[in-house]
Amino acid sequence: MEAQTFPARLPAGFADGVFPAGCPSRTVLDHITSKWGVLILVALSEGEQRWSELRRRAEGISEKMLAQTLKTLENDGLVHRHARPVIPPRVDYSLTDRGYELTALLVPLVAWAYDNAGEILKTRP
Amino acid sequence: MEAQTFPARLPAGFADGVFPAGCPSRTVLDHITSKWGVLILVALSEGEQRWSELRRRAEGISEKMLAQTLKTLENDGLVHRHARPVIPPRVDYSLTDRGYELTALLVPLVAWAYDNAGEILKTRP
DNA sequence: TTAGGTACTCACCTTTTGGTAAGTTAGGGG
DNA sequence: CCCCTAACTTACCAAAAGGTGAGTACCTAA
Repeated sequence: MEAQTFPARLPAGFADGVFPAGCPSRTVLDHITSKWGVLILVALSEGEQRWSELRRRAEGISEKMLAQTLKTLENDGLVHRHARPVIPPRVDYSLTDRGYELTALLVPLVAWAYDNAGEILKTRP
Repeated sequence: MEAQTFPARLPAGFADGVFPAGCPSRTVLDHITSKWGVLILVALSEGEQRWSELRRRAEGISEKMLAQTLKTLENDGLVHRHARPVIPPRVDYSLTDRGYELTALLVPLVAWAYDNAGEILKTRP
């Protein structure tokens, strides 16, 4: 513990190592680590995409959850929604600067999960 | 889309940008991005800790959820459990190499959430 | 006139998640 | 003899998450 150097430090707010119950970061963390939130954000890291495209990429997501997830991410200022006034409707979603910043951290996490999933589930009791 | 350089690339398995429904990485991702999983892993990034200490740090967690979360992480080979044969019992939890590798990605994420939570929730509709 | 395409919303119901409170273990101290 | 402590486990119940299928809007093309 003394000898080992850890690669990343928690912000000063967690100096005592306690994660406070009412901390606002809990809410944000819940949004960005939600089952579908991660996938949508990472999908958007490849560039602007429309609703139907996101639906196709996050395989298995229902329309209800896609709508709900996108709305949450939009409200958090992570995703930008651009509705074009055409018929049939066309809506393009993209990352905001903040969302883009976040995916820089999220993409490696998903990549790690992908790379290690086989090993992890194989060894499981 | 063409002009913008994204900071991280998805692994080749996602080359077409589709996240397959049955992909094993979904399971792993669910574990490591679970509400309490993240906090436990990040807490352990500060070094070996016993049950009661983790319970204190992940403020608001119930004993049931702590037990469940730790068992999942242990089964995934991310956390090591060391039960000392003493009375009253003493059990120390620490990260495995794999878990340590993971927290290198998780800690910055939590730090980002902490740093941005104020801004995000303030701007929310 | 009617069907089709896209991006939703809504009501209803099931499944999953999670909290609470109690019980369990084993040995040491009073 | 009984209670204490720490680390759990279990049964039960409430809450939240999430799926299904229907409905909506609007213009275009057949």
